[in-house]
Amino acid sequence: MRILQLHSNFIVYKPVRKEIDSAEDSERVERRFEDIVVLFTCVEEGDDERVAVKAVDEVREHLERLKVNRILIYPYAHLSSNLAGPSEALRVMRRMEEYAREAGLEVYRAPFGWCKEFSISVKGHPLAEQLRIIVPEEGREEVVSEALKAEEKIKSHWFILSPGGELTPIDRFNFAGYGKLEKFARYEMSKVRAAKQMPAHVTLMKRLEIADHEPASDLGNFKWYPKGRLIKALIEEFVSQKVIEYGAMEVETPIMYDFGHPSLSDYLHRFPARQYLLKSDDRSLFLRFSACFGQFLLIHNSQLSYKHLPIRVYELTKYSFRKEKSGELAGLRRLRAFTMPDCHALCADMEQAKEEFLRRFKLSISVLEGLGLTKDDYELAIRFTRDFYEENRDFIHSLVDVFGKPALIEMWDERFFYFVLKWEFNFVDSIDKASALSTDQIDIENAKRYGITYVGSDGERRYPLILHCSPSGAIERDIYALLEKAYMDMGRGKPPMLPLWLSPVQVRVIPVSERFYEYAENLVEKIEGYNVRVDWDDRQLTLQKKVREAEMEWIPYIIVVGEREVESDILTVRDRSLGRPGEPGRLRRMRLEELIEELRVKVNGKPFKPLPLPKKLSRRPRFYS
RNA sequence: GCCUCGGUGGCCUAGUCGGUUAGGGCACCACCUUGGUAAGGUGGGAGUCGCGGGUUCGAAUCCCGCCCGGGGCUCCA
Repeated sequence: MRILQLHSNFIVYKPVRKEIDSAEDSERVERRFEDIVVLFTCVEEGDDERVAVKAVDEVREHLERLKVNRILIYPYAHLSSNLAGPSEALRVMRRMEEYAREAGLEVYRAPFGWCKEFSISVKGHPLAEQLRIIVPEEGREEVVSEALKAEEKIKSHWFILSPGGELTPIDRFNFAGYGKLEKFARYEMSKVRAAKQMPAHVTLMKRLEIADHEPASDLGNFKWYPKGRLIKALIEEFVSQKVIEYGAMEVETPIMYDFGHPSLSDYLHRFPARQYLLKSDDRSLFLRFSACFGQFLLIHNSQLSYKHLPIRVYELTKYSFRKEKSGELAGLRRLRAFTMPDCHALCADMEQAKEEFLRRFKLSISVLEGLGLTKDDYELAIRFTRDFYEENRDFIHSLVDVFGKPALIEMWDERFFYFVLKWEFNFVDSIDKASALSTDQIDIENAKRYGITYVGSDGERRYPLILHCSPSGAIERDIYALLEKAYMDMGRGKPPMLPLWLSPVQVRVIPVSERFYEYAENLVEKIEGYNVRVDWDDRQLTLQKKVREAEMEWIPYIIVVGEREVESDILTVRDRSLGRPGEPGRLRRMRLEELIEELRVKVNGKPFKPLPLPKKLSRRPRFYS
């Protein structure tokens, strides 16, 4: 709570109009008070009744010295950028009023929620003007990082940068042919949103038995069914593989850290995120929101020479935790606990950093490509300070050239964050919401903060530049993007499906009747031998029903076996990828070897894991109907 | 956090200006059906109507608080 306390000759105010719906009732009449201490009061987030009491106690001490007994509590929002909600604020102020009255003061209060005009005459003695800041008793305080506060005040300039280096102010860019970029730019700049519907992927993640909310946990903490766990594990493995191929050393670091650690507490205030806090004995711990601390602390103790640079350190954080505001959570798009691949690179100087940055840019494109997301599916945003752009124009242009599509540019006049350059790939979903997948940054602060140095060729210690990259973004968010993409495909008349290598069941065998069960089971065994996730439907259902259910599970290949197959040894394969709504004729006749070869080509060396479910459908439970 | 809409067997839902045993579909179980590419038939079991409190002779239904989900807001004393 903040109170501007003014000992006044008089104050005159008049409510003009209601500013918010929950404003108190009041008449629009002028009120005047003389020889009074005016308390311009602002209730901040986290303030409670105890703060109200504490504030009044503090004020009373001064009233005694001023020899005044009359106060006016005047709601005044403009003292803080971290306001409490209106109902909370009103409650706290009413408590102040009540408590002050109980304490024998003559109390007046201006109405809450009104735009008011006022004139004031302040006395000229030394104690007449004071600012009071009252913080809640410990144990309840919320830690809001400086970066989070700074982000609210930051001033941005927006442009579109096209391949070839043309920089156009956003309002002069012609978005014809760049619908998604336009949606993304709008989303970023004005936060205009329209949707009033359940996001497609939330329905799909349940129906396909991928993941669901777990009410017994905190908000935004999910449970993963076998199929979902499989998909997630495959992506985790794929991304890790790619990052290690690129040259990173995989490590593992703790998920919780001491709040009081000097490097950490400083860093916390430079990162715009809210933390989960936990008390353990007499320590205050927080759950990590990225792998940064773990890796920096690990590197801090290493002996680094310029000959080692650039070095790359990688961790797949399972989990990273961010205590997002409850209203910001949305399905797999925004969680409080998520799996984040986090890869840092230490570079000797800006030249090396830029070279490395570009490599990682290309790595990220190729990682998303592997997941089944092409450049058509996402938009590039690049953010930097004006100075950095002036000095590195060609380099930034080269990123857009590699990307091959115009990019959204955010330019800042000064540096608020710990980085000078950052890019992300942003996915725009079925309800026009945008969210970042891959990202990388050039960090010029943290080496110093964590005492990370390397020895140069001249024997001098220097601070390296640190690059922070997540080549895929959160794994959960990748799955969100894949589901949303599948849903949007459906709208364009394409069958919704996951990439073959991520499909929990890749092939389903359906025998026409019990007479072919043995044949079917043998076939399944053969196919399985080629590292294919295959199952078979041995339930007492009609053939049509079994085909329908297989289609609803988005299974890419459905093989029906009966008399014909047994005799000819040629399979009848229903190929989902050839499907069009209302259009039959997706059946293909092929030999087993041809099918296996086609599968092999399509999965193209991606990670494989066996089916984590019973192969007989009659043995398989449903987790979500 | 605030505003708003919602929460009814495992899932989707009807019922909601108070009034019989809360109705249907999917799924599950049993039986019949043994089939050729998106729902075969009959029967059965399964419900703390999100949780807690209140009003009432009587509450899924009205009131209050809380929890969970979706959407919106970041305005403002």
